Amino acid sequence: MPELPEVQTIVDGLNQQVAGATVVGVSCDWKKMISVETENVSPNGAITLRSEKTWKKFESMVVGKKIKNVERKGKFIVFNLSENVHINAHLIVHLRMTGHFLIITPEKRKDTKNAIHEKVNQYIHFQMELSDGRIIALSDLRKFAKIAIAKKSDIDRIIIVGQDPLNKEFTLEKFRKIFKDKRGNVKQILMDQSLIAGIGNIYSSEILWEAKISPLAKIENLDDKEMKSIFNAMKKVLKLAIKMRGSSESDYRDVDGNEGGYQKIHKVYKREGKECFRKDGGIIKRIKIGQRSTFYCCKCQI
DNA sequence: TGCAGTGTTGCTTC
DNA sequence: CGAAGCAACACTGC
Repeated sequence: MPELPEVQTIVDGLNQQVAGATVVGVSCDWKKMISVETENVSPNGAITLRSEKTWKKFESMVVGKKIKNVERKGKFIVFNLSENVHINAHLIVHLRMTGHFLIITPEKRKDTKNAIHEKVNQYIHFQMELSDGRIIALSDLRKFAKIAIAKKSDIDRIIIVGQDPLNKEFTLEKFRKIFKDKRGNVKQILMDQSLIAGIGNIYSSEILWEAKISPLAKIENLDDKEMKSIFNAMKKVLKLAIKMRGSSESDYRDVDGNEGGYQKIHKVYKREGKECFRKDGGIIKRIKIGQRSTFYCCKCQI
């Protein structure tokens, strides 16, 4: 569920609150989510940590390090860890479906009643304790989230993502170029992380409504004008969603445990059977594209 | 009550 | 080889 706007909101929160902090301990009760990336492994790179020995390796690469800063790459969150001044390890996290980070202060730890979203505590499967007593916790109901520790030389092998939609250098011209030789329906192509990174099921529907393009339209049939409206809609929708601190359909929370606000202004997502906000007499339809629910207005999206 | 459906990704199958 | 299906997991709602 966390797509670009949600991940960006989390990364901004982490940067504001924990950049510069030192990790003094890590714990995990679901070690399947952890991997250690080393230069010696091939071809997928990951060693799954099942033994205590490999967990110790992970621990040794994180504990005692300073969180220099936190970055977003597509839907990935990267904690840049440093010893002295040089960044020497990257903690890479993908939240998948239901993962989210929470920063738990010592006060909140004591105050169990008011602490966090009450149902969240039991889903915390990974924690990093900071020297000031705060905890960075990863809550994940479905346990799909992935955490990897990697050296700089391994990072590009793990994070393979395309253009960032909100990068100022990502122009309309580059956008057109990426799709020039691509085939297939536009919705699935917008969600292809190796082309453009960060758009998922919710925002692809929202962007295509904004652009007045059917999710079933074939990318190879779209003209320049239509490609331009998708490009503009993409930037507009994602920027506004970040401003609203993301969409909370179910589990998503920001690092302080608060819901986002964008779900309140979804134009099509989960609005099946309702009137189109364009007041064009259209009713929002729900279809399946590649096993995923897709929402669109049958009147204005052609 | 039980089973289909739920944001994502990646591996397997055809 | 590319597209489609399904598994990973736990909960909700019909």
